[in-house]
Amino acid sequence: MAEEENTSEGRSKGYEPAAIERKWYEKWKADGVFKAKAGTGKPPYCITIPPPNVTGSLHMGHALNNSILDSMTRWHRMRGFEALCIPGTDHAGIATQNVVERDLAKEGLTRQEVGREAFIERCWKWREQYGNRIYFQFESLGCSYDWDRVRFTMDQSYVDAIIEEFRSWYERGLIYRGTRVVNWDVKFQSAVSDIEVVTEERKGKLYHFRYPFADGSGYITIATTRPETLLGDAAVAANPNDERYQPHFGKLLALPLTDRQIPLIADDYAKPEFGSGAVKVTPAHDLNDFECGVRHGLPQHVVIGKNGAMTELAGPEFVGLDRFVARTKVVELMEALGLLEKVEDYKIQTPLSDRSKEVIEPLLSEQWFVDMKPLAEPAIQVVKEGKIRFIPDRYTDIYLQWMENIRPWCISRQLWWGHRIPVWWAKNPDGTLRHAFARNRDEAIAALGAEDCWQDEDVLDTWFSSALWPHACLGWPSESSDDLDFFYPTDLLSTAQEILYLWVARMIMTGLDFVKRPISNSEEAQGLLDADGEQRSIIPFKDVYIHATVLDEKGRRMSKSLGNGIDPIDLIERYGADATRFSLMQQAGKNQDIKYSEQRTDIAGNFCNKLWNASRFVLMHLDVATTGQLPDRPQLSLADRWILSRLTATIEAVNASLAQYDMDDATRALYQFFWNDFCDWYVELAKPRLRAEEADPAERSVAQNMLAYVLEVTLRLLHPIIPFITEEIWQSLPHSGETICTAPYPEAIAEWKDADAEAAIGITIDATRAFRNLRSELGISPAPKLQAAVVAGSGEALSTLTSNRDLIAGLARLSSLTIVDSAPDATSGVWIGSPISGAEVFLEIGETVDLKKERDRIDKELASIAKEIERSEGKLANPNFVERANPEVVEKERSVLADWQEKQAKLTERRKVFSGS
RNA sequence: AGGCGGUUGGCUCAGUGGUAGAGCACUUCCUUGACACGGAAGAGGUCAUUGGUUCAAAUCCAAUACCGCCUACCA
Repeated sequence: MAEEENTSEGRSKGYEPAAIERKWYEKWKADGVFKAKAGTGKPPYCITIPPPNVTGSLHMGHALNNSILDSMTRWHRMRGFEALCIPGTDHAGIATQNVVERDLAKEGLTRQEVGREAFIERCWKWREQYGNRIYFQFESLGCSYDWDRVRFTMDQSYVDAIIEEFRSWYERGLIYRGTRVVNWDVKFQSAVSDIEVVTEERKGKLYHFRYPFADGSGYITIATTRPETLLGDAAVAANPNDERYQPHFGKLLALPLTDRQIPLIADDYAKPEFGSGAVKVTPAHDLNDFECGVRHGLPQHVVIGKNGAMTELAGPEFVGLDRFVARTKVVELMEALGLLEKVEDYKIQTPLSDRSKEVIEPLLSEQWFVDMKPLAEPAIQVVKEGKIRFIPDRYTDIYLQWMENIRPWCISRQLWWGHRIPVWWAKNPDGTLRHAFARNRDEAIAALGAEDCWQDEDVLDTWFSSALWPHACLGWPSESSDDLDFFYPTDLLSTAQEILYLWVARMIMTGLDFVKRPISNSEEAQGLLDADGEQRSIIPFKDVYIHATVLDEKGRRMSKSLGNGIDPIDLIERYGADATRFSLMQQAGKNQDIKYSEQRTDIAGNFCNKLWNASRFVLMHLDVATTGQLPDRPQLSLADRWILSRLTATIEAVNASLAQYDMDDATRALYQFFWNDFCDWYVELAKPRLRAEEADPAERSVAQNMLAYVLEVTLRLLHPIIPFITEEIWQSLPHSGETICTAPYPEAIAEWKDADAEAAIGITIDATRAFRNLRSELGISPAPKLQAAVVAGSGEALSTLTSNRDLIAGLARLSSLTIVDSAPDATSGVWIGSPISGAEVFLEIGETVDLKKERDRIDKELASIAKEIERSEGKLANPNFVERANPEVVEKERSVLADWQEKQAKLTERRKVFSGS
């Protein structure tokens, strides 16, 4: 509560966000505003943010998502929830390893040369040095996260959670050793997940080869884009319904370039319409072929090794050759043998490793897998029962569809940076191997009964650790975790659509599998009864919001290679975090993507500036006695009642929109209310009452309190979206509480809805606009104050116009406004007129009027009215409309028509005055 | 190939059955005591196409076209 002089001076005309934002973030942090505590008696509200890669820096997707997360957190905090938002980062196995290996390469070293232990040490060092960068970026965005609870997926407590998860699944047989075709990255020498594979259309060739029958009775033509895999073929398949091949099923083919014979098998995986209808089957080097091979019990010849070179199985001529060299050689040899039928140009969908850009080699290898089917069942059920809500709800089906066709999950990665698999191996007397779960060597020796044992070399897929993010962040598996008891299940998971399966689905499965509670009715909606009927599996979160993808102006995905990315930090520096957040929220609804252009941030920046200046105006007109308390109702003017009514509608709209994650609607409602209602009209209407020399002191005081009150409520409404500027202004206004962050969020008060005031101010605005329009249409300078008159068409209009006469005169720059019974005649001056709903306004324009100009103006207006009347009459002349439409609609149409007709009559009357003579 | 979105004024987008809206850009005017990052007044659209449902369709349904996203894959 500052004095008038202090608040008005020292505030610049333009809003300058940088210093203000820094100041408030530091203060909030120092005061512990973002800290939450279990068991305060308030209802819990909790979010665990999607942990960005520890190597990452803030991009537009992060900025959008974290603006949403923070706005929701702040909204709930103000609504009286114990609001907790936990930040963290993900160790990002392959990405981090990649970064550190690049650093090593600059020193001319490889990770193999430095060794596993030293390499991991370097990774830690890297993360200590750079890993917190994104946290500072979240701070500059204004995120109200609890920094005391920050999590990293390789913190010791988090590692404990992962080991416990692994143990449980391993002992239950859900984790198993399997041999399958995986996406192999020959550069990283590791399996990579599906999401780390990008397909790119490349020009290639389709080679048509002839495979002769072993008995010399002709040949079969097959086509391939990868000739080198020929060496690993185990069969040729054709569709069982394909008559061309039916007589030959079961016959053997002599596989060229090898001494093997392979069968012609019947499998409906072969599509008769493609090429020759016959397809070669290479089980060790293609996922579909692998599955086909399993169906038919075919051998799996691994002819390409992990380094991308041909193996011994490929034969002495090929061993050691790079796969692409081998490709050329196979083609040459086949051609020499006369077995190359033709070569076509062909567009190949080539799988590339996202990180290394190497062509992915589908490769048969031994890996650890999780059997997802049993885990998926409850995760399907909770979504079907509506216990987890997807927003937008179209994602519900997308989720269910994937879950119902779920496949085993390969969780081992041949990397060094990550969670090393807690399985130890030992040799059996017969030379085979056995394995057991163990946390360390001692446990391993006990479990395996052998001193001579070693830990599995592989680490876990990073998604394995992020799958337990919500409950592990809250303290699981610790026996006594107040946080877990109080804050779990969390309330919201908001993320990008491409990780719906990889991450969201896995969190649901993992959460349900590990977090169990004794049955209690209050938690019925939060989980599923277990099979034994004694416990409930608890969902990890209630709402899943899938936000839009932020694209560039042209609608392209932002990418490093295109160089079309926008750096949110750059936006924050230039426009402020508030403007950045506001512009993102304006565009965040249930849409699938956002075409982002900087113009949007500019607009949001203008909004902040408008807020700043309107507030400056209010502040400089307050005095020490202003309390900001709402004056008693009888003291309120029509305009006061009107703005309260508009404010109420806005409060309702904003709360309803936020509850549905319609950020765009909430933002729009706030923008329109503040700019169009509050600034354009209410402030203008209040000005006369503020002018000290002419105002009645009591009225002045009401106006001051009203302005302070409405502005203060508006700031609270805006705070979750634009936290900094609202705090800065709020602190200067009369208020109660330490910080706007914990001030109560406005709730609509139904009694403030005031239809009478809305109608009355509606007429006032219409009349003002009509006067301005007349002046402008006739090209009369806005400077001179003109004489005016108004004829009221009804009792209500009369009383409204009477009580707002001075206001209209002020807004329309009128020297006088008289209320008359009929149109003023020519003896009293040169009058032009314009009908509005419920009244007709007249302006005295001085000595001359261009008759033709005025006639043209009226004719133009009459023409557009005639069109409206025609439309309306046509509708009402239709008996079907009158009989079948809702009576209220018909009634409304009649009154609309009457209104137009009245305007038409008045204008026609006016036209006579200017018809010459 | 399948699934899902989108197509509304020059641009970016609101608008789910009853008189087509906003911001930016544009035209004209205004430095009037909060704001030129502003104010006032305008111009500009047969709501992608074709059918259907309805008294009434931008809005609901179907098909088509184009743009985009996700998933899987074509030997």
